Amino acid sequence: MTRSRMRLANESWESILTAHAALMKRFAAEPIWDEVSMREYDVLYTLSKHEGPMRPFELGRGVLLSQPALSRLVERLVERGLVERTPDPEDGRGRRLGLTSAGREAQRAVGGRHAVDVAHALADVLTDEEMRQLGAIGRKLAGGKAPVQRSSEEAVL
Amino acid sequence: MTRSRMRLANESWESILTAHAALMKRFAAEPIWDEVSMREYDVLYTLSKHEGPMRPFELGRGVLLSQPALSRLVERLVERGLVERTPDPEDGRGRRLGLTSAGREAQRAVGGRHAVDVAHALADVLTDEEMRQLGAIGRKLAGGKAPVQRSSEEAVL
DNA sequence: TTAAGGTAGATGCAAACGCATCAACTTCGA
DNA sequence: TCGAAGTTGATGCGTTTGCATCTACCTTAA
Repeated sequence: MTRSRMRLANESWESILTAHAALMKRFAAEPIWDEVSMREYDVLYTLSKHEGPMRPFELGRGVLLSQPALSRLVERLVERGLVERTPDPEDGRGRRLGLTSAGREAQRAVGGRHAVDVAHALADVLTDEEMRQLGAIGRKLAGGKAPVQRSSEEAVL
Repeated sequence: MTRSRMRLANESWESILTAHAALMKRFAAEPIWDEVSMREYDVLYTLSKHEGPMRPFELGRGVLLSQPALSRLVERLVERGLVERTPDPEDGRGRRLGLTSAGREAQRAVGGRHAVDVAHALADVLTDEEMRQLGAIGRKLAGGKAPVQRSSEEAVL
């Protein structure tokens, strides 16, 4: 990889990190996170997008939390009646997570308001074409291949 | 705003959120965060980019942390000799933050290795043109205008 | 069949976080 | 000029997080 290409990659990553932080702060400041926090909403939203029950480790891939933190966050949501957690009949180790009707309702209520804020934050400064580009780039990055073994030093372990 | 434009904005935001989470997890898994954690590095990096000393509240804009959390994180970095914190002569409330030479060295060491990982994560799946687009979009989003008063309901408060 | 190794999720515990609040200082209008 | 309001950064405190570890279950191969 050329030096300039490496620099380009790092500059664009920094740019997106800065934008991410700025927008997250802006969204967090909105007065819509009373019933569920942003992180809790993230979990409810991910569950709502998923057909049928979801395994905790699948959920973990989409959420920026450690496995124990997610386990406990889910537990709190269960206690609050927003998420249902049952044993997985096909895998004795696993659990199946799903929204309760109260959880679905909470997700829809908060989600509706949040979507308006998101739409303003992006659509007010980006063209349709830019939003399409952003979506396409995001999908490429998220689906990007896993890191590879790079050094023989690690390979021997 | 049309419904389809609102949907486009939300889809692209979700796409970038997913990519952000996936990449952050990938970077976090790299074995380079022994001396400084990712959040600490974020602070060191932001300070390193800044000409001269920096005010904590400026630093806070770029870092996704609450003001008290940042205040304490900085305090830990000061105790570890990576950051220098002195009173601001021009504003009695303020502080001036700067990297010590050890802090600059730590930032460079970790930053060099991290930059390689970042470069691979992006450049392996994006074209130069896409990286340029991402950078431009990020800058537009980060510089985006502050949220406006939207409803008369809030305006009366 | 069974023991070794791998994976999913939960738990103990110290560290870190966010909210509310405070103290110190600056700014601004009367 | 002086008091009220705003801003900056720190601190008390309850909650949440991550790391290490544990249990339970699945998978694989001898």
